[in-house]
Amino acid sequence: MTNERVRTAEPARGGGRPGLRDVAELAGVSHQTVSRVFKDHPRVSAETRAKVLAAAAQLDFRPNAIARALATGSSRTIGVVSFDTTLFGPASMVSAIEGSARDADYFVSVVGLASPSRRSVAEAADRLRGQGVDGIILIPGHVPADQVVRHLPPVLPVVALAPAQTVASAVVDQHDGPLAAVRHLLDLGHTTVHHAAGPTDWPEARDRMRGWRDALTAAGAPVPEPVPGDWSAASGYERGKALALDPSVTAVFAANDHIALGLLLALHEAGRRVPEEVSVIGFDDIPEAAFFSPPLTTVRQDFAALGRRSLALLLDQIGAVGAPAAPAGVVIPTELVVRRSTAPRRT
Amino acid sequence: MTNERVRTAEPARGGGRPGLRDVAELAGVSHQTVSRVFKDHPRVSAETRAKVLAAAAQLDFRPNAIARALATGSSRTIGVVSFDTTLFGPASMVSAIEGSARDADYFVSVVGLASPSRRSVAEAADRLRGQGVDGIILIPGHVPADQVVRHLPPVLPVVALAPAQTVASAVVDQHDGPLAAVRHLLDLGHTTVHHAAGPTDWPEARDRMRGWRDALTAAGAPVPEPVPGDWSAASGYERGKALALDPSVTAVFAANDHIALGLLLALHEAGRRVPEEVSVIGFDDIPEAAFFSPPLTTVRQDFAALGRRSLALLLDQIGAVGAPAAPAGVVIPTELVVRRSTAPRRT
DNA sequence: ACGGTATGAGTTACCGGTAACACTCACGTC
DNA sequence: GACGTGAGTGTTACCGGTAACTCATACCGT
Repeated sequence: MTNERVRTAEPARGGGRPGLRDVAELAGVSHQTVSRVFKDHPRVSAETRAKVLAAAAQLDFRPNAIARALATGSSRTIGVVSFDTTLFGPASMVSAIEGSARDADYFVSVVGLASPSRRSVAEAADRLRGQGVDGIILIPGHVPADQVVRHLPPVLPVVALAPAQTVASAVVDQHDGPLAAVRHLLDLGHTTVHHAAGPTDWPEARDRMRGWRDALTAAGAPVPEPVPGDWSAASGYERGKALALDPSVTAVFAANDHIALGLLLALHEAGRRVPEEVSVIGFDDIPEAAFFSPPLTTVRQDFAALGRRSLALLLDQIGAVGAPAAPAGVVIPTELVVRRSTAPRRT
Repeated sequence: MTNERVRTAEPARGGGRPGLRDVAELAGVSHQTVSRVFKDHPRVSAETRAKVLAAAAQLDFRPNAIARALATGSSRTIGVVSFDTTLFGPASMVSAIEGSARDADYFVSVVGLASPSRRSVAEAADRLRGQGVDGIILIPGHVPADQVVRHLPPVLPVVALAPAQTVASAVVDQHDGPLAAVRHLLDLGHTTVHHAAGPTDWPEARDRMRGWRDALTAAGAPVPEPVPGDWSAASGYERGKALALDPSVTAVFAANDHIALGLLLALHEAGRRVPEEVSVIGFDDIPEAAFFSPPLTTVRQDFAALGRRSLALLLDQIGAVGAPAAPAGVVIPTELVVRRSTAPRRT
């Protein structure tokens, strides 16, 4: 072994970053006083505070968040477990969560999912717990949040960005939006509206389908068989090819904008003009939607609001002292954005 | 004051989560031995290890990562400072970083930018430093990474996902891709290629423009004035409207796919067919690009590879003992993806 | 039989903060 | 003048791990 120990016999605490005690020594006070200054404790004289701050500045002292976390039991970090953060929805929510967290002086630790399974979500949450986060926000995709939460200690604050009974949750209204979308098409004179659905193991997909169906039945319109598929543009494209062959199809409600994009391409290739011959409506309002050909009429989900609200909910729980109140549920409304992919039915 | 102190006089350490010492007591060993078991220290007999693990399981003991971080000086957390994580590029990189980090048993703490300014990046990096991260990955947008790094302590491992001299960096080749794109169009018989550029204060935008220009001059083709704008589809749309009016425009290279999307819409609205009359080529290959109308020929950037490589670079630095080696630079190649928005020039 | 060494485990100190409590004054009150 | 009070500060212990060092024992070769 070569002697690689460089740790010289310094006058105590020489090498590393300065600590509370170094500042204290320099300022001629106790380390506790320095601690008080950095906690904004009221009972510190202005004079002392100034001395301490001067010493701290001179040493470029920065309080060690980890030591603080150990002593206080709070890491001021919240964990986010998310489904594919590459997608616009999750990415927007995570981004909004982080932004709000930053404003509240919290950090955000993100853990992605190895697979969209219950096990994977539970594992991710567990890792986060081990890391000492003060709370967790779940963006579980189609994994039922309630089941995941069962494996977590009940004292850990959790918010789900998905429907849930046993934990606080923030969700977008999945019923009124589809309703408005279908009504919009019906109002334009379409006798019915077809539905390119999302994967039926997703609650969102089921809710949107229900909204679509309710609007149709409420208007006494026939309810065509929904066309199943996944959330992708590729799936929308495949379904669009089939839909394009059916001349009776004049209006389609897609379960999200990506499906709508695929639809648009298939319709375009089949020579069926949008919106003149077929109206298409999406869901989400991704930033690109306004520049589809034609610009897509769609139902806007405010992902950012969702993220912000979920964080607020979580911080409430973290701040709450006593018994965990009944799980709060926030529902965010949607907004129909009419652009140019919908038009009156040609008579 | 009502007596809210519920802290009952328990047999020592009653309330909170079990610690090393609780496990030790139950297993009849010293706390250090328990620590050894959880560190996978080799010098623990199989028998003792089993006893400890049994006790730990019984107590549902989980080592406290914060205490460990304080003792070891390493939090096994890396920080990511990123430009708008709502965008596909940054989102993909962060996601890939997190995935790789997870495999290496690291956590990722993401901090977004309040504004895309040098100050903001430096502040974010500073916050992360205060939180005790083991290293930082910078996705600084157009903010020069080198300048940000100057304010950071030289011992902190940093990797920039942007061109940089003074720190390790991982970037996509921004020259060959545009070159290939333009060559592709020239090979199709176009006499020249117009360029809907990105914002010129971005290095990427400048490099892509340079690649475009180089390809043109190398082929002896005339170099039209590049059309400036930002990265958005809206900007692409505006420029597309102008380009559509000029019948001499038969091929356009857009600095990214969003611009191309806007271009496509404007061209479509002006009645100029793509690719029959005008070829359009993008950059990035966002997932939607394959379903644009028509599917977009574009230059693929492998954001995920970028993220993975940057993390590998960072872990190398964290693992490296002695002097910081010369900053490594990784360049990831691009790939031209030919779809249907490009076609031979009509003669 | 004896020193040398590897193995397995324990003891004590320490990481850098915070919390609880003790202490010293200055001040106001009766 | 004794005493209660509150502001400002210091002392000591503790959060839950790890590191360094110590120690007892077993095994080895000679």
